[in-house]
Amino acid sequence: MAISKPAVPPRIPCQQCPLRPRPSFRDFTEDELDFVASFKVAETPAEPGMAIMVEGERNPSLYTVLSGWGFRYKILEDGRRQILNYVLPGDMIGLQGNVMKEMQHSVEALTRMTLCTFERERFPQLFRSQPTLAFDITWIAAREESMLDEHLLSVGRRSAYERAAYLLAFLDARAQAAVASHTELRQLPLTQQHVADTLGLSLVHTNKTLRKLMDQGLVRWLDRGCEIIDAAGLYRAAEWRPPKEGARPFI
Amino acid sequence: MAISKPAVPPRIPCQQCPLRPRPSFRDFTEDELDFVASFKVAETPAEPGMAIMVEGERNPSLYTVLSGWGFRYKILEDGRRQILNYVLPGDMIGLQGNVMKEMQHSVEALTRMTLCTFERERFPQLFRSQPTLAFDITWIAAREESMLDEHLLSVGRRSAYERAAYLLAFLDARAQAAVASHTELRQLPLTQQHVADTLGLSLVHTNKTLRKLMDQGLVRWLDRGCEIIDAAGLYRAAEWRPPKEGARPFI
DNA sequence: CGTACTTTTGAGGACCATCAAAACGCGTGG
DNA sequence: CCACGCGTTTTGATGGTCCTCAAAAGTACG
Repeated sequence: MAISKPAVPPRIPCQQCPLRPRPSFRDFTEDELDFVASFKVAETPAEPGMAIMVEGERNPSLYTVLSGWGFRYKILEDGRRQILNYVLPGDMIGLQGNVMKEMQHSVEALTRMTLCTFERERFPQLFRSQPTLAFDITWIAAREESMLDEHLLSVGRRSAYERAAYLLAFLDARAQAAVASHTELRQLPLTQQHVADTLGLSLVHTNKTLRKLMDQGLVRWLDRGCEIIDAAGLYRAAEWRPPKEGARPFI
Repeated sequence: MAISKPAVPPRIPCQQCPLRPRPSFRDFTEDELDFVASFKVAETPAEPGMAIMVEGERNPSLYTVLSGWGFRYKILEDGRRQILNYVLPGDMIGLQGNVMKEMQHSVEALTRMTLCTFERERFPQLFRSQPTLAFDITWIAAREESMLDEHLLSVGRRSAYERAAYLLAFLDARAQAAVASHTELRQLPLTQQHVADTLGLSLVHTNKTLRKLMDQGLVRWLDRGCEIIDAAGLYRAAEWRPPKEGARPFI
């Protein structure tokens, strides 16, 4: 057998992180960057459908998404599933594990992902030596809460049509800010089943609702995802208002 | 005119905080207590129905609930309201304001409340000099997120009956942990309208759903609140599982 | 080129919303 | 003390949104 290539792909040093230069993320000092780099213990890949975290288990590590999409969800005993939110590049996964003994939700990869891995036990050190980064952690948690608030408003009080439009607008806006491909190819890697489980609707009714958005020429549905055709029109239909947050930190 | 009593009631020093001795809250060191005491700028009362925070406004201060109940909510332009969560003694109000320019939700008092007031601008100081307290802030944010997750699961995937049972069990459990009156008088200071706006249901249907819980002898409805008659039965109906969290911090 | 997943469509029924109005409790003022 | 007004709870009737069941058509993948 010939000498095989190393299984692990080359690891990206935090100083050259491809996410950091993007306009939506805040600038870091040398010192902060060095700390984060020393804080990162691995770079983990994940394949679509793979479980990244499982409700009820303990997980000694937590992650930041370097690339790809995933989603957080909970399921009831009889199998009913509720998707809570999506995770995109720059988002943190598993912060709750610092507080609860066990994970209270699961996380699954939607596309191929790359995750920067950190260890929980070194968190106290971060809080002791890097107050600005510590504040960033709070920032991140508060942002997640804000998204959940909005989502709860949707599921509780908006009609199916409003919910669908709002979700797609929300995800498109996040995707633009986080991955900003600028290639005009605005795609969301979701199935209609994911949309249904996010909006609290049945698959059948979700399909009929999305059809209305399609008939208006706002989006198009591919086999395993959605393409935004008329973003401005979609935002209008959703009565979307961009959240007023400052430049975004991430670890 | 005779010498009038001072308008402000005597302020409770943090060192003698009535909440701290309760078993669900974690112990603080002298140092931490002194810091929190210096951090507190006022003690503010709030009457039922009063707005504590308003969506879209900036608020330089944030609060910890010393006594009483309140709730967080959002409203759509046409008046549809979604209650996001309730705030009980020991809970923090307005943490999101540290991140967002403007408040993304409103907060209203449900009963008469007493609030400990803090100033946002002194937060960096807390993060610099009190890493344990800083970590507590993250803890609090993560706990809120966890409650929202569960709530979203309810509204998205549970039936009206399941939702109602779950909400009452959830609030009873929180009330027991936070105020623990031990007087066997388990009351929740809500109207059915609040329940409806929390569960994403109409008032009429909420009433018919709560009736089922009443007919089973689990709860009783008073004029402006709900009394838990059979807590064990209610928990069973709700399939309630207590969250596994450690001793709870608060600022 | 079959198999598994996803999207689509139709039909019937359950759950929940809306409309309307009555009954009840409570505080206020006559 | 009673009348009044207001907010809350309750009930009935009707209709719409959304669910469930069932099955077909389309698409990717090995």
